[in-house]
Amino acid sequence: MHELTDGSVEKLARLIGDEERARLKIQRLRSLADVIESDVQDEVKIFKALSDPCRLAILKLLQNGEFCVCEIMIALDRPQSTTSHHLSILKDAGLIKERKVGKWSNYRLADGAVIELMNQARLLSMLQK
Amino acid sequence: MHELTDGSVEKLARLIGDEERARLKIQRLRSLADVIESDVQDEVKIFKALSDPCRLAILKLLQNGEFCVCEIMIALDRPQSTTSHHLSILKDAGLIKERKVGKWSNYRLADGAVIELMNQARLLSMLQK
DNA sequence: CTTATATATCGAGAAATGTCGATACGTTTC
DNA sequence: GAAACGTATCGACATTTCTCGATATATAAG
Repeated sequence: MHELTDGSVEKLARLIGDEERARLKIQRLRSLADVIESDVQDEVKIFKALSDPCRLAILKLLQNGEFCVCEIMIALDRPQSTTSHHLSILKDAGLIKERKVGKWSNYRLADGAVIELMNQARLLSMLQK
Repeated sequence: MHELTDGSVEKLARLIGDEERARLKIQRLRSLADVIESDVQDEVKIFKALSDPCRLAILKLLQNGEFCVCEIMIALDRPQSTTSHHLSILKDAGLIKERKVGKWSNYRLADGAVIELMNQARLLSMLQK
């Protein structure tokens, strides 16, 4: 994959002095990484969904209850197609749920954990100041 | 800004029947949105930082302690410049902290809240299945 | 002070994402 | 069944983001 790999092994070996220990250390790091990367994709999807001002605003709006697309597009002041697109991303990430009533599509938060996520982020953004 | 605005007011008015009530409803939605969008930017930055497999892997690695760039790049099997770039984004979002020792830069999680964030996301991704 | 090492920054190309008008789909109403 | 309405999807363009080699900076070592 990456031609960097082999060179790095030697580098670290020199760094540590003992090549055997370097090899072990690299193995340990790699196995840590393997475990980590295996189930990261779903979480990335969730964070990607959260990482847009428009979508975050939608989620915060939905903390106030259930809204249909036409209400959400007014609140955000965005065209219908844009609003619908963002909603589908949020739904796809499992952050919101849809409830169809006639020609209306109503959306609500999928779970309280979504609110918790946003609260944690806000807490972190506070800490920085 | 958006030429959509005025049209929508009239649409909703027709929808509700009473134009006065429509106008009120729109005002309510808009003021909700205003409050919401005001402080969303910092949170977006945090979620953006979290929404990349490489960076999420770094954060998970850092749950095991403090690591320098050369260790992280080995764990992730990515070039140094890529690794460094991701680290600067994470640092910029306030998720990790740097500690320089000689020519080494060591990174660690900035706060326990970062772990909490990831746990919440994992919880949500579980719920979907 | 020259060299080696660790990391940061730059710059360019590739890929992903956001935006929005146009159009398609499904439901209701007449 | 035709027209109106709410919503989803498409397609094209603009912007952002990711990646990585090349280069710059800073510290240490000889």
